[in-house]
Amino acid sequence: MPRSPVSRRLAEAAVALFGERGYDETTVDDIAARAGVSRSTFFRHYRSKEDVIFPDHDALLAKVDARLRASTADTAIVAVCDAVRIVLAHYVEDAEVSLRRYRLVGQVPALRDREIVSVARYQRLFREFAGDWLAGSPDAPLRAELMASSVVAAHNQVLRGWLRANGRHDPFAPLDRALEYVITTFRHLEKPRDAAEQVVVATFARSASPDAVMDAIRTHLEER
Amino acid sequence: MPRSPVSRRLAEAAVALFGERGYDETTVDDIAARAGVSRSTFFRHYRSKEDVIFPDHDALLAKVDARLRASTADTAIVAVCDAVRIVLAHYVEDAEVSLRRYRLVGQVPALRDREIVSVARYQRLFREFAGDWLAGSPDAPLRAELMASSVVAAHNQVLRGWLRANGRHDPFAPLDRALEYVITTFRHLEKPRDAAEQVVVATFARSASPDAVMDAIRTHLEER
DNA sequence: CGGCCTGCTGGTACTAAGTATCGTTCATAT
DNA sequence: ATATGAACGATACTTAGTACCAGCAGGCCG
Repeated sequence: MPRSPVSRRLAEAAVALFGERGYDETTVDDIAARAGVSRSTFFRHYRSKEDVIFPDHDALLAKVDARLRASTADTAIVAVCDAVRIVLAHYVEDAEVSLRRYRLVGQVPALRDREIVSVARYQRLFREFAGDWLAGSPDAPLRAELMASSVVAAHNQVLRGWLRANGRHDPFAPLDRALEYVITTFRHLEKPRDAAEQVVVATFARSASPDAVMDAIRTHLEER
Repeated sequence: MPRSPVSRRLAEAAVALFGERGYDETTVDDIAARAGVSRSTFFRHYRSKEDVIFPDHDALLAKVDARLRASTADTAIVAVCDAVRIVLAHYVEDAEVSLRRYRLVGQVPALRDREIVSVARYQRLFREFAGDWLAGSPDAPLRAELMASSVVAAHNQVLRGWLRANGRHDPFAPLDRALEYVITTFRHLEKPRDAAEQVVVATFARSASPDAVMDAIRTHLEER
């Protein structure tokens, strides 16, 4: 949210003080003082003490929402992947800030909680999108929930890996891999259930016993 | 956490006041006064104002943890399902309280956030368990994360459905259905990747064109 | 019986986050 | 030059949460 110079100064002062004294040991007065402004001004720029270290979630949420809305039914998967990439890109752009925040969040429970809540907002967005997208299909709410949570989980897993590695490697390749993982999983559920439309490939080990073949068939039937 | 009579009185007073005046309009002093104790006593029984309406998450987490630890590698899936059922059962047992809390949480953002954080603690437990369980297999961290988030998402979806229906129908059948959904999905990823071990069944519509067959084969190959 | 320890309680004082409000300054437009 | 509106400083206030101390019951032992 460092839009205005004052906001930026406040954020820098906060990060510096949090690093020096710790989060709980730093008061809003301290932050404002170092930034050379009053306490009132701090709360004009940030709703709370926690807000000052978190990225502009509102703007980022809006971006994600816009990307999701700009999609038709047949490009939904692409939209989801793009949206997730947008989020990751936002962290990667300010790698310095992201890393500092990561280390801080790992130490302060209150900030950890705050981050979890923020992530839930993204998940909600994805869930609503998936809900509209799957509307009409069986078990739409459940699948929407699973899809949203999986997408977010994949993103988080990749992001945490990148942060733990101090932002060295490129995280977009792992993200694509993880997303493909998720998509594969869900395509498995999205398959047409009408037997007349079904196209299935089967191979058997030459040594397979008839029982093994029957088990495989039964398993596949149950999986539908 | 209504262990002692004082705790119970405090909880009842809090719920009553939250219902009458709203959450933000009720102070801890009000709650303590109605319960006939001092403010100090309130904070001795509940760490915070929010704590007073949430169930005994610590005890429940311990139960879940115990159930997960009491499992070997081949009963892991059963343990996870049992653990989730334990959580749902905890809500169903006090249906009255759960429903009141649900309605309240839906109105107060602070409580909503608190609940999200609580859910994350369960998810973390499942993730660690799945991480140990899958240790050694490829992409273990990613799969553990996906598995944990999916299990929790399934539970939440079923729980919310039950709450929205005012706790009328039995939620355990839907839960089992949802969990089977998740298990099916993940079994799909757990399949042995060694081609020599592969057993696959294939059927084609008689009218299928060669291109359709080729597409199906390519898709299945990519899905591995 | 009397002293002692322990656990629970009430009360007071304190810190700090967040809110509300008022007056001031300053820049820009008319 | 004056009006308007936005940003800031300052003050006062509410409330959550913490720290600390003093009283008060009941149990236990000599």
